[in-house]
Amino acid sequence: MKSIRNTVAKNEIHKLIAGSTVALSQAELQAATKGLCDRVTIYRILDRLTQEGLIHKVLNVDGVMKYAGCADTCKAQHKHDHIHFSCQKCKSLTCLAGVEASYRLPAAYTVMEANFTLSGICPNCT
Amino acid sequence: MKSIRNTVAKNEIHKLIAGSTVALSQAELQAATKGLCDRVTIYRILDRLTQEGLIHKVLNVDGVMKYAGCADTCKAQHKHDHIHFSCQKCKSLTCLAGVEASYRLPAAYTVMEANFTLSGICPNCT
DNA sequence: CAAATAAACGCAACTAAGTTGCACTTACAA
DNA sequence: TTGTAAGTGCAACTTAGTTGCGTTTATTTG
Repeated sequence: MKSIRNTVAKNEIHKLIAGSTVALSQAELQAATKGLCDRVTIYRILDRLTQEGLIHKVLNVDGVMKYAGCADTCKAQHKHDHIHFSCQKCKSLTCLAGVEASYRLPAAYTVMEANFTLSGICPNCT
Repeated sequence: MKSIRNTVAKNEIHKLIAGSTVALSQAELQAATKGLCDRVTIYRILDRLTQEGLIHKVLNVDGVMKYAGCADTCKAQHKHDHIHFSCQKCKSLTCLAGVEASYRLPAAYTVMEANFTLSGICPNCT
């Protein structure tokens, strides 16, 4: 039977992401864990956590993938339509959980995923 | 005095982007121009065209930058808040020029750029 | 029209993100 | 306690994008 194991590295990385107010990249996680495991392993752990629905991916404005914890509402209804904010000064990527974007699309399009990212200056940097 | 020149490669690439209904990547432009110029030159031309306000960048869902022509409205009021649609089947990235997203942000944030991308199935692929 | 010159170019080399294959290790179920 | 599939480390690879530098060329100016 196909199962998913709990490992030290996986728990550590999940804890880091869940405990962070901003989304983290693989590089940031690697720096934070300091040789806990190989960088390839981090990528694989991130893939697994995403599959399990514990975290979700957010593409940063510079094209680098970042990872953020899923709120409880995520698990209930699997939707990630909230807006993300990328600060040009401190480079942080934040999930604005409460803020949703509305739009009216021609019916011919079938939407499966949404990625809304604003960039500018965050409250901490003004 | 600092000036910008018109070159064969630049005109060709601008024409390709302006004449396309979908946004194009450096790789796609290189394939379309077939040895017209070096890939580094394409990157530099894209940078210049962006600076001149003739094209604008759109980050695709896979983290690769794509380029689309600017409509006349772009030049008048420099805003690129329209939604982009990335088709999971044909991999095309389209500017939905008419469709704008609305959102309500906490006042503490200063927005300087917006990147709204939906992905799913486009009209041609349904 | 010719010469000067700064913009544009080609090439090689580099960085950074992410992926793959394979042998080795380990969590955990039986 | 042990078998085994999930997880890991390492090396090598791909792809996007950047940088430095010597050469070419579009355009300006005399």
